[in-house]
Amino acid sequence: MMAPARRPGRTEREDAMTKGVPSIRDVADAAGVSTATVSRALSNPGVVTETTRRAVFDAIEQTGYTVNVAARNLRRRETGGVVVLVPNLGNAFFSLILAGIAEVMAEADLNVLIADTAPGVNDERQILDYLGNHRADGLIVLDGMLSADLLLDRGDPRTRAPLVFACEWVEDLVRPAVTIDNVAAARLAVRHLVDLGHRDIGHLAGPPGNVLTATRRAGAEQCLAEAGLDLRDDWFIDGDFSLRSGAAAAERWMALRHRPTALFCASDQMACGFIAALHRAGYSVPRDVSVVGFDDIEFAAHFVPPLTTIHQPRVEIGRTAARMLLRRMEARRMERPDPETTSETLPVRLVVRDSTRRVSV
Amino acid sequence: MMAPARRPGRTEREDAMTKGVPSIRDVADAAGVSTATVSRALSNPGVVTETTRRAVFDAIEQTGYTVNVAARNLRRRETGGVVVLVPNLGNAFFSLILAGIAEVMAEADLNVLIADTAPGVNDERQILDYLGNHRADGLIVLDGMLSADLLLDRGDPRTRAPLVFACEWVEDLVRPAVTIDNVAAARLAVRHLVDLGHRDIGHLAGPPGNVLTATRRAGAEQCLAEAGLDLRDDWFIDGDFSLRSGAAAAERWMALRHRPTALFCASDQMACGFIAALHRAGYSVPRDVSVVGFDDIEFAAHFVPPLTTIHQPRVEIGRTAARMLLRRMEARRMERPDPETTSETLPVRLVVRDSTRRVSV
DNA sequence: TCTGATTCTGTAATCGTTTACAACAGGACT
DNA sequence: AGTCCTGTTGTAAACGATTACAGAATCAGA
Repeated sequence: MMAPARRPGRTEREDAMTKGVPSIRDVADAAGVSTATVSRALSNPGVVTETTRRAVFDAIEQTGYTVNVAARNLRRRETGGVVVLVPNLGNAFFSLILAGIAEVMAEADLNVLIADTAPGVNDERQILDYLGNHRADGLIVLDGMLSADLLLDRGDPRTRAPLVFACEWVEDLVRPAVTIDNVAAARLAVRHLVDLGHRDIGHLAGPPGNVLTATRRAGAEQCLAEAGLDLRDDWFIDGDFSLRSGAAAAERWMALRHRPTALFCASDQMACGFIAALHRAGYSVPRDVSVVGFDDIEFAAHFVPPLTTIHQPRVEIGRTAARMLLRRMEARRMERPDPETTSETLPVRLVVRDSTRRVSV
Repeated sequence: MMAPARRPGRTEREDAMTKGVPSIRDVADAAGVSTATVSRALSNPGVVTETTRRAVFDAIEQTGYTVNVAARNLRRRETGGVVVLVPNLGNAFFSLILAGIAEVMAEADLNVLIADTAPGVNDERQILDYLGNHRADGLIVLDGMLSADLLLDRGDPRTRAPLVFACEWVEDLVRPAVTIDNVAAARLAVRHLVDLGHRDIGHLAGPPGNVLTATRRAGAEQCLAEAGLDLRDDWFIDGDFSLRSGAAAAERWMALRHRPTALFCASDQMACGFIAALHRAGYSVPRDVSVVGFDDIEFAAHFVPPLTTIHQPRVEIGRTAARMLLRRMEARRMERPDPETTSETLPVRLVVRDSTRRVSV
């Protein structure tokens, strides 16, 4: 061992060091081994001798070598990254989910690419580009409004990057998802209002067509029906999860002749927007109307009044989705059948704060 | 032209099509040209004949070819992406800045990698890995708390990826930055309070050591001094930009024997946390104390009461930083000297809402 | 017809890894 | 001594694009 083995092209390693980034070749020369051995010492340390390994790591230290990911990815036929499709980066709800994903992916040494699917910021071409499996080894989709066609029509099924949904999902597409039980969660929220004696309960829903909108509304209606309560059409208001749409809903509420005494909102942002707009018009929550939110974003605990809401474990949703995707990617690498088409449902809980109160008789 | 020029390895193009992703080779075969021509048709359409170009694009359409970015990046010696270092993904303030960056970068066909520098999610090794110029062609840093050493000690200056700061910056490091004039902005806020007749004005600051904390505090102190007002030490409270630290500040305020009648907060989140905590204790804003925030996040307009604050053009900050980085990257590619070490300052404005009021005499 | 310029295209080297395969050394066993 | 492992290393061929260079084709002008 320790044969000099000079690189044919360059005569001096010093020379190699002065220009450009050091490559595996430079490390090999410095350690007196072949590039293959360096590669092995890095990716599979068990197979090289203790002494060799030490020599290689010393050489790496000395040269300041870092692996060229483009070359590695090319050779390994993978990209070393996953992309996350987010409906709207501007929505604070997603930040902690992304944090959870980023945390797990960083452990696995995978890049996380975040793409906003909001119209305008990425057009369909861009999204398709991400889906073509040159950009990513896997995909986490947080946007249930993407068309199933878009998600399906991409390359050969065998070469297609695995996909998992989180939070939202696309109905027509059978793919594993990490979600909460939205129906049960909505029932929890409405049940709370019923228990407080409310009989006139409205619902501020998400955007039409969204799965969360549908499931949460269904849960609310079920619970209402069980309590033998009316489902008044004019008490169901369409929103879009945003603060602004909550404010718009307040206008609707105020215009009502017969107003519900309680409102279940499909997102905290809408609940806050609703409360703030009401407040500006001189109404007060929970005095004039009780409000339940959904998500338990940070602001919920720090609103005026603090918001009663459904807590979603956002970081954990992100982590779980990431781990699930990792398993599917691993299976594909090993050419094993997909380990799971089964989804995972995370528990939610009702957090009672001050935006709801017993109905005054 | 139109010579068959079969690929030596495979005999039938059909064969190539059935397995794996189509490569530039498959396109070349389908179009009856060489791979070089396909590459040229793609990256420099001007130099190939109209007919050839059409043949190539037809073949691309037909084969469903998409360029393998790993191969391209390896050959071009670039990565096709930029990374953004965010202090805390969980903080909603950054979402719109990221959206602005993503928008501009998408136009330039560059990936945006987002890395959270919060302790725990990415350790120093990870961050260094991003900085080594194998992961990214450029860097946008939103975190002013990173040590200058960390940012400096990476590889050869000539091969180092260009960096621009946005919002925050590191004092010791001479790098272009996209910022607002924090001193002037703070003066604007305090001036507003002074104009309303307040003479007892406190400041809820950011985390110690942060540049924003320092500059905003300096602006506040300047304005106070000009108005001939006391700068009481116990009216300056340390925070960390979060809702929680705003709530903590409320405890401090309530414990004060002599309380300021107005508080200038270095972030909207702290302002909201402060107001909410006060409200829970039976105090009311602006009745008991006027509050000015900073940032104008979405919630500011939808809080109870709507928050008087300093508006930051967040999307525009992101866009500007992205464009600036693009220029520096371009210059480096062309081996031109860096076009700018000069920073850019974006305008802010005071948005008066309902959390401040004229002091009652 | 010949020369030279111009335009287009093909050949082949190259980017920096990984990994199948072969080679080799050393030890255990017959 | 010969055979067969086992463990470690080197050789060289990929991976899929880009691009310097050279060659072919076309045309103008003499």
